[in-house]
Amino acid sequence: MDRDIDDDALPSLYRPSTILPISRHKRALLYTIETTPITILIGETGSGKTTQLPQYLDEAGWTKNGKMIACTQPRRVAATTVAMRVAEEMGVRLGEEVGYSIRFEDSTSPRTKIKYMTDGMLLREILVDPLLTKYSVVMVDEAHERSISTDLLLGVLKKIRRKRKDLRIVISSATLQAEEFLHFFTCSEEDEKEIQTLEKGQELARIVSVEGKVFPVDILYLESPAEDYVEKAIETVYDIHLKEGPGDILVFLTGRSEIDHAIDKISSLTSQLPSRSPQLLPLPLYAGLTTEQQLYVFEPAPENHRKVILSTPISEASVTVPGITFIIDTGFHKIRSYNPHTCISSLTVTPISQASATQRAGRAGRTKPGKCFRLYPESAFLSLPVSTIPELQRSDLAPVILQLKALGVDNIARFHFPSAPPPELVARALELLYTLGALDSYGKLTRPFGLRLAELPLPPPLAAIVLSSIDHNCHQQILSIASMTSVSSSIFLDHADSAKLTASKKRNFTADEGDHLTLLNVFLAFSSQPEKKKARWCHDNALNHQSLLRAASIRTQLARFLERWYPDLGSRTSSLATETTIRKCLVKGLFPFAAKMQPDGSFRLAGDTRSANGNRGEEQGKVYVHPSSVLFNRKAEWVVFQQLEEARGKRYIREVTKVQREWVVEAGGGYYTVGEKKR
DNA sequence: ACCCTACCA
Repeated sequence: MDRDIDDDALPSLYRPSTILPISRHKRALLYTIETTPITILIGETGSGKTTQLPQYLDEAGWTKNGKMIACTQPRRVAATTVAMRVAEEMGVRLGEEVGYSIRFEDSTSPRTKIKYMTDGMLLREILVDPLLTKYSVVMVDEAHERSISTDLLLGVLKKIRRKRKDLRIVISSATLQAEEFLHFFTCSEEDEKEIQTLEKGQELARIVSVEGKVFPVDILYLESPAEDYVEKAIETVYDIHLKEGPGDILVFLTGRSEIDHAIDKISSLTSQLPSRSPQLLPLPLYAGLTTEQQLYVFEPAPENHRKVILSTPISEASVTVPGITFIIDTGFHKIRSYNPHTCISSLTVTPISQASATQRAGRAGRTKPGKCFRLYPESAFLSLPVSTIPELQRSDLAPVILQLKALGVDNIARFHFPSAPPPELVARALELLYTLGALDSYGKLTRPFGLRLAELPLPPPLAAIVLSSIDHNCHQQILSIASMTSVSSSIFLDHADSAKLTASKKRNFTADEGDHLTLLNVFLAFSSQPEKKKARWCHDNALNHQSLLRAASIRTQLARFLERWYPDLGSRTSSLATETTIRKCLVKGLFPFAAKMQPDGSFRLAGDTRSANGNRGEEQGKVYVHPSSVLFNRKAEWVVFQQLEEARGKRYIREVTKVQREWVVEAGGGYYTVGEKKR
């Protein structure tokens, strides 16, 4: 590895933009974009692509005639912080020439020329402006992360560009995936035809590379695989502490329990160190912590201490901890996958990809040279997949397909995805959407129901519940429930030290009918607190204040949709809706997810005919109420649920509500009998 | 009788 350090060793933030690596490529880049419809930009961290390229395009005249440059990001924080930085560089006020647009926050004006936004936000704009007429260039940043919305956006952009030959597309990608994107934009028959029509020397898509500006990171491997990567990581922390020079350590683990365990171990090791020698300061970092708790990792370590940050992959791309010298990469992460046959999603510890490993190593070396300890042999690295399987190929596709239908894509099989999803996932999603009434028997979006379902920013079953709440006169309560379930995982704070407290506080809100009404109770209690006392009240009740505020924003946004569709809504009162009405309404969207209690206290999924006579599928057919549910260890003959998850070989249902069999049959309108006949 | 990685509208 090249160990030379360049003379301009300034932190990127303070480096004048003229000496950013990308500035050397300015003219060539502008020429390529001018002459090539699709540019694939390989630019590593520190190249300045995200902040500089939109400015170059603006200078070069791409914002004339009132057109804008869009730059999409997979995350909200990135969209806002980059916009702030660029506004500052250009000496304009944020929200004027340079702005951003994310859910709940639109900081743009009619004068905006450069717009940073989440890719999900641009997809929503396409619903209203199908040809993106306001934009001259769309830059899709961090496309190599292959999130669902990025992939969907790429597919849709490919179609839009056919009808808008003046539109320029820039895809920014890490090295390893650039060829795949090139292939995606040039491989179809239509592409071939278009390439035939191009003038000599012209291309449909081209890869351009801009080198990054980072410090060297030494990569070290194990001789042989580690037996237990958590223990090995703890051991390595200790080794670094004793044998290496000063500098903080960042350890990548897969989840909270591993992190808690490692912190305990390191703390006890630290207490055995001689009191005058340098100490270790272990700190956790994962999304489940409140922002306040996350902030500790940004504070400099006290005198005579070395910070050890034990993190989930949140610090792979989303959170940048400054000043890290040593990386410990265990080589694993948890990923969600979805089984189309059982509709069960599971979260499994899986080896990372080479791309992730490279990304992790790069988290050192941002301000000075670093070292990365990979807790696996080099041969194992070489046999890792080049990149992680795109989310679209392992997720519930109902929301994706609903959105495509709303964008006018009727033939899903012929839609060109960057990576085609398995046909079973597509079939399963179509079936659910048909069952909910969003599609007719020809697979066309129903109107207005299906279209409205697509417009609501909720998972399709929940959107269906919200729409039917109007007929049930319980929209006030359902809006609160839908908003709460959108953030439900983070409502109740339960850290290792206060788990019992949380459990006892939670009891104050518990509704016998189940989790949905419990969430409603929490929301109503929160809303009734005076504005100034809300934060304190949340703290006292072991509730996450930020999550509740977010739920309140979501509720306001959802209510606006209903007001638009039902102008007389204000005159309808739903304050008197009973628990039964609310539960019947929940069944209108959750009937495909019903289960019946068995004598042993487990549940069997409705429509699952396997285990009735006790043959081979018996244990596999069982599901259990998750311990986080208020119905855990409670009696309930029939329930509906929102999530089905597998963990350690056992299946759990979460967000569970007691219902009656007749409601399920009525809402399902023959769904289950049809299902049985088919089998 | 036990835990949710990360992220978007």
